[in-house]
Parts: sequence; structure tokens; C-alpha cells
Amino acid sequence: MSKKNHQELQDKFGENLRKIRDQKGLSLRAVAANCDLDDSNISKIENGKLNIQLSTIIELGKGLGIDPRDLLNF
Amino acid sequence: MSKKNHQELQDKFGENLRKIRDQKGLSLRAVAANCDLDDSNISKIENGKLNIQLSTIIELGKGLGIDPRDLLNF
DNA sequence: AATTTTGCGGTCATATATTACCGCAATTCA
DNA sequence: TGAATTGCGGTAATATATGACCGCAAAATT
Repeated sequence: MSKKNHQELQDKFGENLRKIRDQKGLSLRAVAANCDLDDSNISKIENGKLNIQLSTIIELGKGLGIDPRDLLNF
Repeated sequence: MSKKNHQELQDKFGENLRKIRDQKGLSLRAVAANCDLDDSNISKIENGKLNIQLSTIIELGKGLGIDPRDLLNF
């Protein structure tokens, strides 16, 4: 049970991701083109809908051309 | 399709996790006591058996008393 | 030597991430 | 204004992470 609440965490991660993507001026599809992720999923991540896996964090870093650790700056 | 290979990533993450835990001189059960994770799962993570989620990375940081970003230093 | 701690492998149920799509409404661009 | 881009929600199938356990063999402690 323990319907764990990761919503806030996911929200913060998503906000940060969007901020970084916006700063780089990249579209969802552009990021997706640089890594092994679907653009609609990246959208879901930005909107706090997913508690993503380690490999996905790494892929996002690749897609954005940044250090994955920057995605945890929040 | 695309039997994605995250093994190397998981291995590196696990190694780093163990290194940090050893430096802190904490047992698996001690880390687990400080966060919401099962000690046997932490063992599995250290042995590269899991592609853990964002929330788990955060929990590990809590359990070890470190910045979660340190877990991605590899 | 007896007791405790530790790492770890295994299990089963449940939740959820991921893939690989589709299509739309709104925005941007030529 | 017509065409392309963009963000995003939805879906169905599949894979996998997690929680909560158990118990063991070896190491450490007393």
C-alpha cells in the first residue's frame, strides 16, 4: 500500500527539465532526436507524470547535451 | 526489439553507491533505516541488478545523507 | 564458542515506466 | 493563407522496479 507520493519530486524534476530545454531552445522532438526517447514521453516527464528510471535520466542528458546531474539541480 | 543495454550504467551506478556507502561505514540495513528502501533492494542496486527510478535515487541520497547528485558521479 | 551483524539471493504481488504509435489544436513560418 | 512545427494527451503491450518478506553463510563482535 503506502501509495507513495512522488508527485512533488516529479513536478520539480519536470519543471527543471523544461527550464533547461527552453534555455537551449530545443523542441521536444529535437531532444528526442538526440537520444533514445519518444518526444511525447519527454512531454509527460516535463509535466510530472512519470517517475523515470536512471537510464532515462542519462538519455535526457544526452538529448540535451548536458551533464545528467544538472537535471537534479532543484 | 531493442533489448536496451543498461547493464554497464547500472554497474557503474552500483559501484559508486557501494563506494560511498563504504566510505560512510554504513551497513545496508543502516542505510535502509534512514530511508524508505529495503536493504535487500539496495544490495541489488549495488550489484547492478536494477535500473532504479528517480524517487529511489533521492531515497538513496537520504539514506546516505548525501546530495543525490553525488550518486551520478561516474 | 555463542551471538549478532552483514551481504545477498530468492519470491510473489502490485505498480508503473517504456515503447511506439496516433491525432489534434495552437503556434510559428514561408 | 497554406504548410510545417510544436506540445501534449491518449492507448495498448510489454518490461521491470518496488515492497515486504525469508533464510543462509560468512564475518564480526562479545
